[in-house]
Amino acid sequence: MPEITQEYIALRDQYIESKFTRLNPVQRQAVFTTEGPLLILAGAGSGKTTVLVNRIANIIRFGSAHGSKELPRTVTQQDLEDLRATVQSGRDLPRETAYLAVRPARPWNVLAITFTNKAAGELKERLRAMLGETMGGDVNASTFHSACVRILRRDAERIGFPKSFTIYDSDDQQRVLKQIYKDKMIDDKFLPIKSAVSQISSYKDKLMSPEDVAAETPRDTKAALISKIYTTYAGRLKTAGAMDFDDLIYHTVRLLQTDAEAREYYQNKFRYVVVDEYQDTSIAQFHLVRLLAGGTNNVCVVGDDDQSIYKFRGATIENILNFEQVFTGAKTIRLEQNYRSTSNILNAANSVIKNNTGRKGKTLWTEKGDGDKVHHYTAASEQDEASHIADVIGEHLREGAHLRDHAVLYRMNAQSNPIETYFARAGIPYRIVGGQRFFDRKEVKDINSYLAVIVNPRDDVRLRRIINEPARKIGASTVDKVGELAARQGVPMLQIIADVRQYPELTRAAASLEKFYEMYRELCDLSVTIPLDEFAGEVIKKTGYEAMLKAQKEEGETRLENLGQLVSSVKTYADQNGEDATLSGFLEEVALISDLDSYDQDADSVTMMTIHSAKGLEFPYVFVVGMEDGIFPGDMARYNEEDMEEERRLCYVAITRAKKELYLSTSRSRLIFGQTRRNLPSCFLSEIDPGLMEETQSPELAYSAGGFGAGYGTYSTSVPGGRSGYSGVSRGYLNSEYNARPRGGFGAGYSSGFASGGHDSPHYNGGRHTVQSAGFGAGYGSRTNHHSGAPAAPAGAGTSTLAGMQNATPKKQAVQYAAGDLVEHRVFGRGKVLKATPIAGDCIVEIQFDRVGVKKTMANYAPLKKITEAE
DNA sequence: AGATGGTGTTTTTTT
DNA sequence: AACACCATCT
Repeated sequence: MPEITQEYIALRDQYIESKFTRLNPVQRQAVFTTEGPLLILAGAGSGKTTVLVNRIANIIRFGSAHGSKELPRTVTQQDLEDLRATVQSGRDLPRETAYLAVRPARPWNVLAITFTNKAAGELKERLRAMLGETMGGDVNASTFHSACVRILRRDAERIGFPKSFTIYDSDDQQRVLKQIYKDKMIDDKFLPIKSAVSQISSYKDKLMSPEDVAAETPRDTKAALISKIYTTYAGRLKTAGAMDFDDLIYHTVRLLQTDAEAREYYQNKFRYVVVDEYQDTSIAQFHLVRLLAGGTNNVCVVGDDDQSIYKFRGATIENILNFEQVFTGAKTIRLEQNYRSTSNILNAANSVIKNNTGRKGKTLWTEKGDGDKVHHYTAASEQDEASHIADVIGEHLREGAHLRDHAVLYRMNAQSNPIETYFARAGIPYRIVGGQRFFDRKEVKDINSYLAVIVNPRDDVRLRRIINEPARKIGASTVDKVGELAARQGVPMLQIIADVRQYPELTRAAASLEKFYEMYRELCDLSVTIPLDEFAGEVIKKTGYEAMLKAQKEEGETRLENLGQLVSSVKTYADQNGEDATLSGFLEEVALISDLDSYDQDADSVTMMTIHSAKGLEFPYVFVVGMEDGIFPGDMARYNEEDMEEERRLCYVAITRAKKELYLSTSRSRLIFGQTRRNLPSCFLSEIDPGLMEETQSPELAYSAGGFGAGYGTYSTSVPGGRSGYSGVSRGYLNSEYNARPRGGFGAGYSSGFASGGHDSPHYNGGRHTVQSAGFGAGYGSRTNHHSGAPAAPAGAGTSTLAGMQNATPKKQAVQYAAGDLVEHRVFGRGKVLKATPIAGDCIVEIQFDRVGVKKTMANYAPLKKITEAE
């Protein structure tokens, strides 16, 4: 090789490297490994997305140039000098691609697959930021499902589906199965629909067709029945021209397996395939990846076996564990430097996860300092647990932190209630992530079903859903008759309805059916003549849905608001897609999108969510509540080692969300599923090196001496003596009557009123405001009454941050507030009362706080104290 | 067709 | 405890 070429190549590497200087050496190695199978084991907080984005950018800008001896053209002395000058100046070389790239990919040659729309969106956004609007925007970054939809929209006809197939969500799926159960007179107690659903799903995951299943000798009568159901189910979806979520993957894999032409098309198109969160992939998804990447074998998967927490929905951790065996010649790169957490937090996570067998093994490290120890608090009750969190948040606010820096994580949604209740009473703004999604709400799904039937007249499932919603005198028996006739003739139900007069058995309902059909036709006409969003509005009106909701009271109002939001989301869709906007396009987007308004990060409130939903997120201060055996790890996992390992991974995920401080808490007693339980501290706590933890406990527990505290191993057997002042309680905290007593008068006995009043609200309106107003109206009066007979609680022994201040204790004689009073709130600090409105024996106080602005709280329930009277 | 009462259930979630 | 679902009644 001529000397000039050698020097040019060396300079080229230097030039390329200079474009990725912000990465650490391991990350850079991942970026420059472009060819062949690559497994990137990315620990929590190790800059995974950054690596992904940079790697794709490298592939598009330079191809496989880095570390290669190949050149795109013969090098001249002038080229060498140009490059040398550019490297020295630190600028970009003009016509970079022609001069030094080696087989760079065009943006559309890259396929990046994620699990959620959010992740896909983030990836796209960062690619755009890095590569520019056009280049970045042209990279295929999508979810497994939407990637499959795109493939199927092009090629579905090759497997006997219309290109315009409908997507059924789990609700539609259930409806189909319910219908099948009814038709075949299957007892859902013998075989719950849920098990049929999961069995069918698992067949599809294993890529077994109904015929494949039928060909096997059934294990028992149940298996034989499931096989029949599966066959019928698949047949019905095909007739309806519909696919469920699993079908999207299943049919795509089948297509690629059986149709060489289609397979080659996509294999040529996608020269580079990247898969995010690979530890969460299922068997079918694995096959999809392997087929798509089968042309070049340039497949890069990124994941963390320690964060595999979705086994219950089909994820198989073996995909990532066996990657190197399945993709021969695979390279593995471990990203172990953590940029997120302090070393105490990280070591706590490491010490927990090392108890798992079945893992690749990886030890995260950080350059950050030790930071605080991991805090572990033992609470007396779930209310006490909530109040402790509020205390700590208050401290942080005083130190200048924001509410949005805090997250409360729990194992299951049922745990959020007591914390919500406490926060709402104390006036702490919070927001719940997860729960019911916008597009899952009944009214939204109903209107979408109208739209779906207009797009696809064969969609009987959606037709059944809306034919008598609102009520228009088409009862269940009529619908069944229509269904039977349709089945007998092998035509869609709508066809029967169009020709009602031909069927004597339908004479009784003929008038209503005709009216319905007329309305349907009218809507079909409208759908092609007026703008989409306007049309959606018309559907709501002309179907009588609006009138129905207006006839209801408050509930109808909320629902109408939701429909208003639906119309505006149609508008957003129409605006974004311009000429290309179609009704079916909108429905598809809806079918594959989770929550429309991904929560805005700027809102200053505490975030509450399950640990599962927290994966991928980070917060300076994290509270993990319910660290108890039976809760976390849950009961279901206790006797199964594999499930225990998954719970442990979940614990690892929880711990690694924290950047600055981590607060774990355990409650000695907890009301859950209608029963007060006393759980042992979570076994995961004892897996954390005690040197990394700092133990505190509720002042309420201070009396129950002996055996508690640090050594939880012993507490199950130790029985403390009676507590002074409570004669007759000989078994201490094991006595449930004693323990059920609400601390500070706050809890068990009367939390229900509030909860029932406010429960739905956070989901519906996304914030505490509704919670509060709902609470005021519905719950308060009765709660106060409940309480009036309860004994006053003993004063806390005083680890409370503001000594002497009540723990949100209802006072028997309500303290009167008036505008101008100076008050002190345990969480928000000092403030001045702006307004006081008496209500149901209590008082809504509006306070201007020095630090956190204006808040409303209930005087008798908030941790509030009057300092000075107004003059 | 709508109200009512009784029953059963209740990890985690995306698409 | 809370809610969804179903069957039965009015």
